[in-house]
Amino acid sequence: MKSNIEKILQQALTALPEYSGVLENQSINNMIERTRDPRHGDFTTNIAMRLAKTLGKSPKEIATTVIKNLPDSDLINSVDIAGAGFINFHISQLALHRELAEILKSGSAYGRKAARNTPKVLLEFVSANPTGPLHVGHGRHAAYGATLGNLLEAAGYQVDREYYVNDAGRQMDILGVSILLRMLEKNGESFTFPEAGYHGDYIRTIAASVDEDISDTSVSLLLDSVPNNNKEEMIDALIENSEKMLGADKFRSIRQQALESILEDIKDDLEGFCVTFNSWFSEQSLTDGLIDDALAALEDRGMTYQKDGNVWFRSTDFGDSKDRVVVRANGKTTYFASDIAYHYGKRKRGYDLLIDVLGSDHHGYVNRVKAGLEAFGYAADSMEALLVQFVTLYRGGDKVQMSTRSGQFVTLRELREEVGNDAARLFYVMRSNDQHLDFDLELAKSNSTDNPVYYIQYAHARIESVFRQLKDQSLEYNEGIGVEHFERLTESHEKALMGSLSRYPEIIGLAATKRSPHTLVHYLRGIANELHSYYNAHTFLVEDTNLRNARLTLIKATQMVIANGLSIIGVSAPAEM
RNA sequence: GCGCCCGUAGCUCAACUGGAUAGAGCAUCAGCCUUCUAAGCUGGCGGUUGCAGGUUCGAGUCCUGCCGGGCGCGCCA
Repeated sequence: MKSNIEKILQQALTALPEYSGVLENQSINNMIERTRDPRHGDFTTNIAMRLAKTLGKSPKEIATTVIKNLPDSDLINSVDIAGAGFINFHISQLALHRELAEILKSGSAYGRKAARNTPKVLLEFVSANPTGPLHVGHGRHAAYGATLGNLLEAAGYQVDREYYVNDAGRQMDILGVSILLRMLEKNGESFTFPEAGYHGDYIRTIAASVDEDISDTSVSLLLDSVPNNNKEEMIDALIENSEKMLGADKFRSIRQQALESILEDIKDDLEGFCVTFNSWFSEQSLTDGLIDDALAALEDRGMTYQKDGNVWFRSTDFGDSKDRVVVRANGKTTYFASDIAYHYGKRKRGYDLLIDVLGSDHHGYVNRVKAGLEAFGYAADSMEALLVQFVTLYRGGDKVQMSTRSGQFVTLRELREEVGNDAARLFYVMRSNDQHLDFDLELAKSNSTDNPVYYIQYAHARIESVFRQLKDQSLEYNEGIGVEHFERLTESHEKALMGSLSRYPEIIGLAATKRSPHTLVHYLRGIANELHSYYNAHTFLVEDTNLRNARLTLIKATQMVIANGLSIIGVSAPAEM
């Protein structure tokens, strides 16, 4: 609908080169918007005010000239000037009718743009360390990332989704030690489990399934000469001893078995949550040359230097607060080196726009990664970090206490089992991602108006039930008749609903551009509200065949828009509730 | 101390990247089922957008400084 207005306005501007010259290449798309107040028409543009200063003319004078040059269109009833110089467009009923017909014609494709010549996007999200099951915080990342991916695709972007598996480094060793200790414990040894190890019950479960001969070692051997005054030093010593006792191969095998077990659980969990990825990128694989390549490329560009035996990256050249070590004196590369290499590799794989969904606690590293990309000659804004704030669970009015350290966290799986996938997916994205999320378990489960999941789904199901009722009354639905008699839709509820439905493609575009799935949730709630109001105010199954079919066609289109929107969020659209 | 995010109705949140009189739900108060699902609808009450300046035709939105909350500031990952 908005694109119609854009075309019409563009024609006027083309006829006025002295105006369009000032605008140069600016898109007029974001100078046109929906009005808030229906008295101001349906669309408005502030273009006259924007031009006023440069042209040295009054906004009203400009507006008058623009209006004079607008082509005739049966999509518009009238255009007027109001306020400080707004040009307000009042669209015709015909325009709404055509849009309604378009919804029915396009069906599940309505609101989706065909893939265009847009940047190829690599969307990385969740990427939780494979050291344990996903918890409710990761669930928000999963829901947000998945929905964002769907939105971007609907908006015409080409999107690949990737999960970065942090399967290298110290944390993997800690995982290995944790497993090993639980295996020994199962063999009857008793001891105090190290504080820095992973405490969750899943460690015991995995330990029981690991197939490895550990008779070479024992707890007493492992704990030999291990410092116990510092938990970090203690765990490092345990790692060292484990490798010594078992041999590096055997220890690695235990570690990998644990990793595979956990990763399998994560994959299964996400799949059950309808969150899918095109690729699972292993951090370990970076050591097969990519890190070396990246570091060599940096060196070629003079972006690194030696100091204190370390290799440093000149990240301060790109606005970072300090230079960063990429290779330690002991020859080991840092995590940061992996990160640079990983993002360098993303670009090398042909992606133009890198979107990372990160926990808000990772914001500190965004500039560093951007600095890395810039050092390779890529624009800093080719990488975009979207920060997701924390989730707090509430049961009724009570906060659910969680602590990752002690292993006492609510898992995503538990949440899904308790409230269901639909409620979880919608609740996770109904708030702006940069806001803390209070997730009320009781509300998510409740079958009431307060629960937006049920409210929206019910609107969809209610429409379906009208069509069931139609059959019970031995009546038939004829869409052709409906489309031919849209002029019978004269009630205020009907006009309002038609207007709102026509906004759907704009909402998809907006939500994608702003990376804001919650915009879509709010919109769908509004549509559901209008449907329920309409339902209460008027009877659809009336005697008059033309009117009946027109109304049924309108609610059919409404149902289509709700289904399309819900599918982007990853929520089902039930036929019956 | 430095950096990032946030502060909007009693509560939880919107506000179309600067637009016209800041909107929803919950709570509360008053109504609506002989009728396609009352898992619904209608109306009332509720605001100095944390505070103070600034930018301009116009600010919840942008800039500066405070106040308050969250999170970061390792050769950890």
